[in-house]
Amino acid sequence: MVTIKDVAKLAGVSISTVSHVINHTKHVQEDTRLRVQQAIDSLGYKTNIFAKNLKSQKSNRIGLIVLDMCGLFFPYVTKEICRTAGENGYTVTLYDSNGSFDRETLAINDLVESSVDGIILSSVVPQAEKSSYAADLHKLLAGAQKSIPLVMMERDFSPYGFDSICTDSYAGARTAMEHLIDIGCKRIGHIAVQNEPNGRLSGYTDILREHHIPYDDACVLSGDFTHESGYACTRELLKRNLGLDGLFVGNDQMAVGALHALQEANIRVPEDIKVIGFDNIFICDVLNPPLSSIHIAKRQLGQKSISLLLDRINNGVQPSPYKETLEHHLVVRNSTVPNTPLHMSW
Amino acid sequence: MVTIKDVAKLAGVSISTVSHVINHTKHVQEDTRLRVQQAIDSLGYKTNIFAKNLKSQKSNRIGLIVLDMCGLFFPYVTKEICRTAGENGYTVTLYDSNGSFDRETLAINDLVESSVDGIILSSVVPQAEKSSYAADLHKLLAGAQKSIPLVMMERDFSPYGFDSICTDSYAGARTAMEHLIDIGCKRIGHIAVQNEPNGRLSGYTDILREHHIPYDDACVLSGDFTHESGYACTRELLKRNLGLDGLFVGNDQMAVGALHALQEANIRVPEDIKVIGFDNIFICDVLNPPLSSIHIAKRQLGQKSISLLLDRINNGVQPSPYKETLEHHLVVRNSTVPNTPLHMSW
DNA sequence: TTTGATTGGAAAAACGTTTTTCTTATGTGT
DNA sequence: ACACATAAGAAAAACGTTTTTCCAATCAAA
Repeated sequence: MVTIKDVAKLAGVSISTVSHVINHTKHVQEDTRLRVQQAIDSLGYKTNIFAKNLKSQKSNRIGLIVLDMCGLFFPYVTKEICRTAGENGYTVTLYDSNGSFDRETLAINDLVESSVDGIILSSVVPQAEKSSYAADLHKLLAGAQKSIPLVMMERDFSPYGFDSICTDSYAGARTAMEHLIDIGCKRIGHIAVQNEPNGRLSGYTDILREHHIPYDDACVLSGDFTHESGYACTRELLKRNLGLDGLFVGNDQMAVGALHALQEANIRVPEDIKVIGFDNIFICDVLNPPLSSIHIAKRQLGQKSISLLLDRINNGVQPSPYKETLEHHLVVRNSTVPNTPLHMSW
Repeated sequence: MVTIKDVAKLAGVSISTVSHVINHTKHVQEDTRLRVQQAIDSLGYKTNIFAKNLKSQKSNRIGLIVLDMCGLFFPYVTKEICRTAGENGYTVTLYDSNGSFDRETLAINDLVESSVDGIILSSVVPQAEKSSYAADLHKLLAGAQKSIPLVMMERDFSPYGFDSICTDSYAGARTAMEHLIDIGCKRIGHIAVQNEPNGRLSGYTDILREHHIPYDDACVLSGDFTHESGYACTRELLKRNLGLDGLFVGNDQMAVGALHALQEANIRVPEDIKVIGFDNIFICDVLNPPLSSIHIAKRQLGQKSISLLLDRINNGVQPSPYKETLEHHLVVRNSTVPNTPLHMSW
């Protein structure tokens, strides 16, 4: 391995001079600068990153822990994070927790041990344990060699002292439900997502109550994000013969399964039942029928998370955590076309 | 920061003893071992990874460069790589080249500079430049502080001295085309993928020739992997009024767009035209109609790539590169149901 | 001329480990 | 009782940088 010493010897200067030439950290006379540069080139010298890291106690790496890379949601977030991180001289170390809390914990410990400069986490911890988990996390991050900033993604941990970039599941659910009711649905089913307090399910029940529609436990099932689970839940709902004329599915992936099940049962969408999903992933457009959904700004989620993290890395974490909730909006497609055009009433 | 020195002082031993206790690299008396351990615990000492890296000249990180994380193909590959890497004590640094050769090059340089222990690359380099690119790459990797092993994914670089885990696009295309012809298609269009010599397009033309079906340039268009591009190409094909009764689309994502365009044009699948895709991503099942496809073992691709890479890291790269081609198979769904049941002929 | 600042560069310290070498005390076999 | 091996641990070298300190020479002002 060719080191800075070899360069120094060949150029006939001290190693400090070589370092200064490389890092432009002190003025050095033109002719010696040139001699050094030539020595570097002719030896093919590359500065050793390990030594550099040791001196600076910085890795220029950030850790990213996603829930599930195969779900059409996180790839967009990830892509954006990689891009922005790269532009700012950082590298992304990726973990896929696969929705398992154990693997999430493993990943965090790994990242802390490997001294990343910051972490972006999409946590899977159940609501009940959120508080104690946050405490553990704080201890772990502070106990690292150098306190590591962490940004929470998707879920709000700001009450527990973590910067958070959130999506507003509750508000999104309200929008979706308002829409279904607007177009005339009277009896609406819901396929919920797990572990989301004050989220989609709450939006569902609140809107029902506000419109004086009785809540029926039988109309709600819980899925696990996959289209298989959406399929299974929908079949179960159909079996119960609830007379549903609307269905709010917790995410698009499950909605795909729902449409599948409805089609199999020869129930027409939107004529017999209106269906709306959540996330607005790209396949909504090409489903049959095209699926209405609540658009979540995935790229923005990535963008804001990494920007915030970089800020914390450079300027230190602030005593009071930052919280931002991303906008969402309704995207109407054929799956929620009203049977009677609304304006025919006059 | 609490260092090994602090531990040594508190325990009343030398730092070398502490190191040996931590790494179990030499026997130390039970009582001193205990004293050291207590000192470690009470100080909350964590070994500094940068110093460790410097001594060992190892990072325990591998780099992964994917073409596009948002394409339903690489997430599976990536997930598998992350999992296996983690199980073997390695960490994955992710880059998304977004199909851009410049960004791919940037990523590689980055990885080499940051001294990863190995690289898995899904390259986007055009065929014509493959050879010179490979040469450059060899130089770059060898010129690193410590020669870095690299495994090529998806494309065969074994003639250029790189270990390669490939998918066989050519054979897959042949299978797809044979199937279309089997079920009675006489005039088959193709939406090709770019930059794939001896791949899907060759399979397409070869099968045509072998069945004495004349090749017509007008029936072939080139897409860019996205469903938008599949949509656009299909519309263009329709405009040309070619009388197609079969369509082989280079990947499923584009096929999604193709189905969309056909539906818009009121052309029934499979009654009027049979459509088959490539990759067998999960949405094939839930499209309308469900899309026949060529199954590519994505997880296996990741698995084999990382295993091979780990082997090279541990045992050195071999003089003659390893090459493996993954199996594929046909998955028939409704989009290629024959109009007249085949067995009614007797 | 003398003093004091400025400059270009060398020398040395530091970063926190691992690993090799060196020391001393404790056996063991004759 | 003597040489000799073994064991446990200390001391020191090494990894390749960055950064601080130091030195000598040049230059400007008094």
